[in-house]
Amino acid sequence: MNSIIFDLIILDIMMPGKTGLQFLREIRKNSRVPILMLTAMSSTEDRIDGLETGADDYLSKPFQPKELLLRIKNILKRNSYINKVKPSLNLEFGPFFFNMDSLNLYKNGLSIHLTTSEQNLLKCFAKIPNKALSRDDLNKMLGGKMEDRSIDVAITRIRKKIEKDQRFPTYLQTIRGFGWKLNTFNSKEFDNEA
Amino acid sequence: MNSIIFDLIILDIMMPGKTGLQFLREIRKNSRVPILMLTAMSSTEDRIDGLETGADDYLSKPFQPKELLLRIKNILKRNSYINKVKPSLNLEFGPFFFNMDSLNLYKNGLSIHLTTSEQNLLKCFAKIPNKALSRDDLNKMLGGKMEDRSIDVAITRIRKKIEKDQRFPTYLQTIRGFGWKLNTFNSKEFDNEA
DNA sequence: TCAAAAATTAAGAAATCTTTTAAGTGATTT
DNA sequence: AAATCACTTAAAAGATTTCTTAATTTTTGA
Repeated sequence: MNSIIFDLIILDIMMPGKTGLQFLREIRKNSRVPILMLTAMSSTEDRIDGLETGADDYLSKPFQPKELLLRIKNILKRNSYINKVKPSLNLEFGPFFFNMDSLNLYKNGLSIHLTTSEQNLLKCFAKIPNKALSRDDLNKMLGGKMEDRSIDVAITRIRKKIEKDQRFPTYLQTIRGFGWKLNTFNSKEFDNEA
Repeated sequence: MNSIIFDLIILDIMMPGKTGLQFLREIRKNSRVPILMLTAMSSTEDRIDGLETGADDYLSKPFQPKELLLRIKNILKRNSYINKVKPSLNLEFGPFFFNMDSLNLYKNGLSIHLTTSEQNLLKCFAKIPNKALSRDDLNKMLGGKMEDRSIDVAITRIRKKIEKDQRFPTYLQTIRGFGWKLNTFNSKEFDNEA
């Protein structure tokens, strides 16, 4: 709901007491996000505390900027499943975010369920955004499955999920006599409500 | 994956240029988290910029601490569906987090799919953690549905999802001759891997 | 205004997912 | 070692979700 995606968190413990560690624990309840702890204290005790609570690495102040960068690099490399994976092609339109690998759709960060045929259809449009595709185009792209009315119905269902008013589609628009296209522009006016 | 849940974000724009607004936009791509912007600038221009980009409110420095609190309160009240909802009872065990209202299970913040019977069963245990329940107890708690072997199979399936080695369950343990119990202790050794 | 195209709806078919049943394996206690 | 209890697996039955089809309504452009 209110979540934000981070690649890495640098947690600076300047607060007295255990507040920083508590915050760390709090984060770890819900997330595995890589965390680098920064602290003025350098006793081994604290170091172990930080690592055991779930920090990925630890750096005492003062430090060389170079060392900070080095450690960041190391953490990111360690969590390298993120890096190994080929960069996924995503499409953003308005408040929506469509991941072309997982075929997952998000609206303001919230996942929106799509059935497989909805996913496949949306992928066709996402591959060639802002270009109109005919029923035949879609049918071919989907390997001969899905024809005419089935496509119509799926379009309707997708619109119900992404359009503010499905009667006047902003994103998945009709090109009369030809087919449809997915608009990635003029998203501004819908940014916060759609 | 790497997401963290926030109730509210206070975004202090001390950076020159538009960096703060860019960050705000970046957040809004994925999240609806309430945001209060703090800034040294006080021109109306900037104010509008901030609100249009998606901040929930805006406060110019310097300000009275009281005013900050007041605005925070207002934002949270506005997003009040969060407050109206009765606080949900959750159960944490090891890296797991079970929400007793939604019956959703999370492992390190990642959702784990449960079927309804798995959810119901887990709820029974979560209601009375660390207490052993017999087949009859469970059957009664579930209103007469689910008996004997069905419960066994569901237990097996839950274990596949939450136990590191289902042969030696750490969380959903067998009490021979009686039933099972859900352990919320000795989760430490599994904290970062399970 | 009329005809064609597109959208919508509902119902049935198909596919997928979940639960139960049944049968067999493995473990523990006496 | 035998008996009981627990676990696992696979298949059948059941439930739910998704997709297609067909009929109807709405919209559009000539």
